[in-house]
Amino acid sequence: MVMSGRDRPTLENVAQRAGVSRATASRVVNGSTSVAPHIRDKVLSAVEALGYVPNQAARSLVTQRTDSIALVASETASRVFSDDPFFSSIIRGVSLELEAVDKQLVLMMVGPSGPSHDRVERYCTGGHVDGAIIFSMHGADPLPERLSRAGVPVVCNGRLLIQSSVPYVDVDNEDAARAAVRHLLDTGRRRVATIAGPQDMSAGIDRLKGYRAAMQDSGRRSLVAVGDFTRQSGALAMSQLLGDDPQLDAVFAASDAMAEGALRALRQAGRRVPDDVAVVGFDDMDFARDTEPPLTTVRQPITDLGRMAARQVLRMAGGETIEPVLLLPTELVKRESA
Amino acid sequence: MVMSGRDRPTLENVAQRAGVSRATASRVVNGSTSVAPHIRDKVLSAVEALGYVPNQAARSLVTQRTDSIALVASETASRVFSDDPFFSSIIRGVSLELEAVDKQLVLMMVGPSGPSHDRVERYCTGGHVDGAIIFSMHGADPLPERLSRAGVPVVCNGRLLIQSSVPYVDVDNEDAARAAVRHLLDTGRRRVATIAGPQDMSAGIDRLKGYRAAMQDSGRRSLVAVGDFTRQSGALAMSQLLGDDPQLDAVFAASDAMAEGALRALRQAGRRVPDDVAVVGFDDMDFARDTEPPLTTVRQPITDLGRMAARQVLRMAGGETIEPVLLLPTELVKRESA
DNA sequence: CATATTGCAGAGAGCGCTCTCAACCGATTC
DNA sequence: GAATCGGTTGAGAGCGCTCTCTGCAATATG
Repeated sequence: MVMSGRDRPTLENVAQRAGVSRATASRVVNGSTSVAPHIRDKVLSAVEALGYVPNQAARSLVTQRTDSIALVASETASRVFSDDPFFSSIIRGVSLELEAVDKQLVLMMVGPSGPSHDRVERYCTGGHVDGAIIFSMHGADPLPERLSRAGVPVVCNGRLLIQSSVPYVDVDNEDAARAAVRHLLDTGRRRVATIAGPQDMSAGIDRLKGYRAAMQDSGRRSLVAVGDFTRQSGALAMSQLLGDDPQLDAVFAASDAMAEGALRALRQAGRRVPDDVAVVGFDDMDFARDTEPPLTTVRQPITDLGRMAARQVLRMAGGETIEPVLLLPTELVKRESA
Repeated sequence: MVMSGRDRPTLENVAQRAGVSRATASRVVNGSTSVAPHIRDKVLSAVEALGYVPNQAARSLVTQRTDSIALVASETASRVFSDDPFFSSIIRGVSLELEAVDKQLVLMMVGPSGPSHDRVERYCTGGHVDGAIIFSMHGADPLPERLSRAGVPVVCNGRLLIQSSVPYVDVDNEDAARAAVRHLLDTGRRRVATIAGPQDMSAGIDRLKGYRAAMQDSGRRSLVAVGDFTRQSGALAMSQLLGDDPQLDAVFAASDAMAEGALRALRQAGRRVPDDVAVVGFDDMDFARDTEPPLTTVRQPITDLGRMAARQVLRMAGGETIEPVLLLPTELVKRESA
């Protein structure tokens, strides 16, 4: 067992080599101003010479901070392991933000409640992290509220389904969906259907609500099929919709992946897009540019959502109080499918 | 600043409540056998009552272990943030394996060498993790070798480009590609082209090598275009190929994403698949089932690759010596595109 | 019955670091 | 010349935990 950690230099070593006390060495390492320049230099060159790296565990022990943030994701969330890079983008955003302040990202997958749920809860409340970002929650998951109540700074990515004081970062899904549907209506479409997302996730629920609102506004009947954000479910839903109303001339899909599935189903049913049926998606994933035809879709800034969540949780961990809701803007990107 | 950590119970508290010494409480918490049952129970109920969770920092300080493993990914790697869920699958695999032994996963993105590179190196060699899994390396990245030399247990995901003793987990890309191309040849295709992956990544290089070998074996000329594993690059490469040799009757793409791009380009060029041109991909991503036509492809067990990498690094961290190369099997999945 | 052996609990020494507090020192002021 | 005062540095007390070593019964052995 070759433990490299064994012979790592300690602050004590650095201090000795620089001919100062441990306290002073610590000051230099932590950038305190009140150290005489020539002493500072001596310490720094000792650090350099020995290749000293502070021991995080020792530091955490006294500061009571861990300098790491947990990113908790529902393993079952279709978005996490489905076709689209939603997950990756969120991670990238969080990662960028944490990196900037030299914090670590601890990733935790949580299965459908059970042991892994408890594990995450224990870990986070156990003081192993300075805060947690939770995303892709299904149903009325009690985790955010629990952690929050235990005093752990928590920020959710996406509105919570239960009444809760846990702050979150999201886009205005309802409003964005509404705008998308209105676009369809404004361009002369009469029978607009929707492929909704899972109804146990706020993104799914709110986008459907937006669709309903827009339809109601213009006095039209809703036509809904539910998917789970994946391509396959989108294709399936589209077929159902076509069966329910062969006359439909537009469809709003609550995710680009489902929209692509719909495009495929439409093609197989012999409908032309956008001539016979217009299609609008949601997300503006990379691939939306390359579908046939290119997809008109609602762009949401996924990476920024991650960044913001990180920034918020960092602020909470720093003792600030933050606004409970932070909504980022969306934009309807018009391409050829609608 | 509401520091929840402040009033967390310590082992001392547990010991006091159970009427035993700290040492004994520690034994119980760590599952030592040599504790009398009735004492054990007393301690456990104290733990329960107080909601005690061990302080990882304190524990690490003395054990010199951190119980966490770093997963390092090249942020620039196209596979990480491109259309396919490669990244997610690796993470899932690693995560599953670590969870089983209650270790944490610390995710680190590393940009194209520079500050973030140093940061990762410092962090890992600084004893903050018990080991590191590095994947999606571009070019001859020195990071794996450096960490390894510094005594950090390292396992790479994918063969390294430089001569190195760092162990890795991968599939036999060359062999798999060869088999795929041979399938094309065996089914009567004569002019087989390839869309290769990036030539600064082993997966890209080796798959091209396999293609070349198969072509050479049957005395045919190679026709190569290079992509970067993304859809777009696949479509672009396909157009080039079609320009280079309008007579080609098959193409082997080094990733499913590129294969899908190729399918699209082929369709736009008016070629029928598989009638005019046969297409074979690589990966067997979820979406390969849903392309038009469904994609014949080489399946590689991505999640298992992650699992294995985790398992290996854990073994190294445990002091075992492991086999330097671990290859997982691939399988040609025949669907309709070839 | 004395002694060796075993089984289990407690005492106590740190792990490497931060941070408070006291000490010191040259410089300024009365 | 004594008192005061910013500006620095050092000493030392832990942070919460593990682990070795010691101590002490209870049991087995000669």
